[in-house]
Amino acid sequence: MTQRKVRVRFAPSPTGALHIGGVRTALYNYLFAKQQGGDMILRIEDTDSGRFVPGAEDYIIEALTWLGIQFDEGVSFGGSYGPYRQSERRAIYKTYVDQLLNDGLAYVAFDTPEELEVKRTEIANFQYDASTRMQMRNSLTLAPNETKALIDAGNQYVVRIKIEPNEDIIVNDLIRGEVVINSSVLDDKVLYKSSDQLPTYHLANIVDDHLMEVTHVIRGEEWLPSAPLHVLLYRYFGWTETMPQFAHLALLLKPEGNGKLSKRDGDRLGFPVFPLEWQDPKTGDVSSGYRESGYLPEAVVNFLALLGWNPGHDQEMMSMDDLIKSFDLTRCSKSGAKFDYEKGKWFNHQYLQKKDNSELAALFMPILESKGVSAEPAYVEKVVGMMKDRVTFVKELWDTCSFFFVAPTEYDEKTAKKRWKADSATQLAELVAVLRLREPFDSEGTEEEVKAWIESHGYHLGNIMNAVRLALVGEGKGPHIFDITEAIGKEESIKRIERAIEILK
RNA sequence: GGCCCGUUCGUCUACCGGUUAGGACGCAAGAUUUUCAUUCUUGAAAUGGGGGUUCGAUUCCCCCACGGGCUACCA
Repeated sequence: MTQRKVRVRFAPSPTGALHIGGVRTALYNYLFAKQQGGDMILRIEDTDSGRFVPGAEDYIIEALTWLGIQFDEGVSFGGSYGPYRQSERRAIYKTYVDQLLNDGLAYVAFDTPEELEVKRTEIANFQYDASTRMQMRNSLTLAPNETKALIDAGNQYVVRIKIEPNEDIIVNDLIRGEVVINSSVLDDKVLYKSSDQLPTYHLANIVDDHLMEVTHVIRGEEWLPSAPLHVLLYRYFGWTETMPQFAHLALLLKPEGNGKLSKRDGDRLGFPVFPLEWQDPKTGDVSSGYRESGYLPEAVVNFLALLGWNPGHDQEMMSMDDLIKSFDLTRCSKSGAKFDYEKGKWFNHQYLQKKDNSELAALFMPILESKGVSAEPAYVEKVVGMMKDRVTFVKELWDTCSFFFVAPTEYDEKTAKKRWKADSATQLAELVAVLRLREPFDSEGTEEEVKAWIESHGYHLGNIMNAVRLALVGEGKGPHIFDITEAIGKEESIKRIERAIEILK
């Protein structure tokens, strides 16, 4: 086989929002392609007309764009191998279905879904295959003219692949090695249905991957059982020389309990399973997304990359470029990974710390506006710089630092009880006098002066400071006291202390 | 039920015949601090069970158990 340019594809079905497992598959495809200097294609697999959901396609593109996963080619990206939407490739598939039919590698079957359903309930382990097909209504059991007559009369039919029994089919998987499955356990899968004149996934997939010159198929493990069928199709078409290499990724599992992570797990488990918020057009149900929950895209990418893959070293913080450099399919784990939401939060915290204060301030501004606060960007930046190390999400900022923008209206009962001593009021009244004379009101200088004053009067440092904090913040939290006074200014600081004196005693 | 894939701390994972089984998240304790956090230090915590192969198995093979996936005119 000659060296071909690496080409991978991400081929989702537009049946709803892309869930986080799908995002990871897209990411791995992207990392692999970029590392190999190859191309990444977006192909929309909409061969199931009944499950099409409007908006899903745009959602997929928007989500991956947000995460920085870029396509070189495909739906909405262009390219010379199109069209990239399978519903627009009907004519192409039909030719290949006919080829299989002519070569005797597939046949026409007239059994209705209802008839098959009956068979399945009547006969345990019923399978449409070499052992049963001669008892069914198909072009193998019917005379050629009968078959033709049925088709011409408008009877609906499907085309099934004809699989010969008792042959070990070998699938070479980049992650799992050789997987052997005997052809007898495979059924004569439907490749094409006359009802909507569309192929099923299996046929469309192989035809498209071949025509689009895909070199590596990186997809979820749920496809492993049908991989032998795909291998057979490549053989039937005579394309084995250029058959792509397969890599089946272990699935993302629910954090607790059993089963793979599914779309329905959404908010039930307390975390998003979608990259972006999604509203189901039919039910109107809204599912939360990572973006809307306040995640930084680079955190999501880093977190997802390490869920089922490891770089072979202990460094966990990795940018997209780092990931591209060290990605390796053989280092993907073979077993499913339970989704660890806590780790995801940790990544977000890390990336939040790395962000510039100005960027963070820009993200925080809209939240401030929604709270009815108008503040100078420079001031917001300063506050964010002081507070970011104690939050995981930008939206947590308001709860932790609202006192930088609005004075406390009430005092936390527990803190007041613990921190407001019998002589706090008189001591703070004295402190106010000291503060009034203080100029400039900078953090360091003010601290020095106040501490000297405390010492000269023999007051208890902790008692004074804690009471002041209560007055300024309303609670027993927040950064360094004098960073707060500097930020809110002399006038406001004194005002808050005086109000506390008045309210608390 | 049948077929396929898998199984190391609670979780994500490293170790691809010889390690005190390493790291990270989370958890606990301590230190720092005027508070809450952050940060730092320390700690608890794992090779599913049984057979082989081997001087030696987490690592190779087999059986079992368990987990996961597939078994549609869905992808």
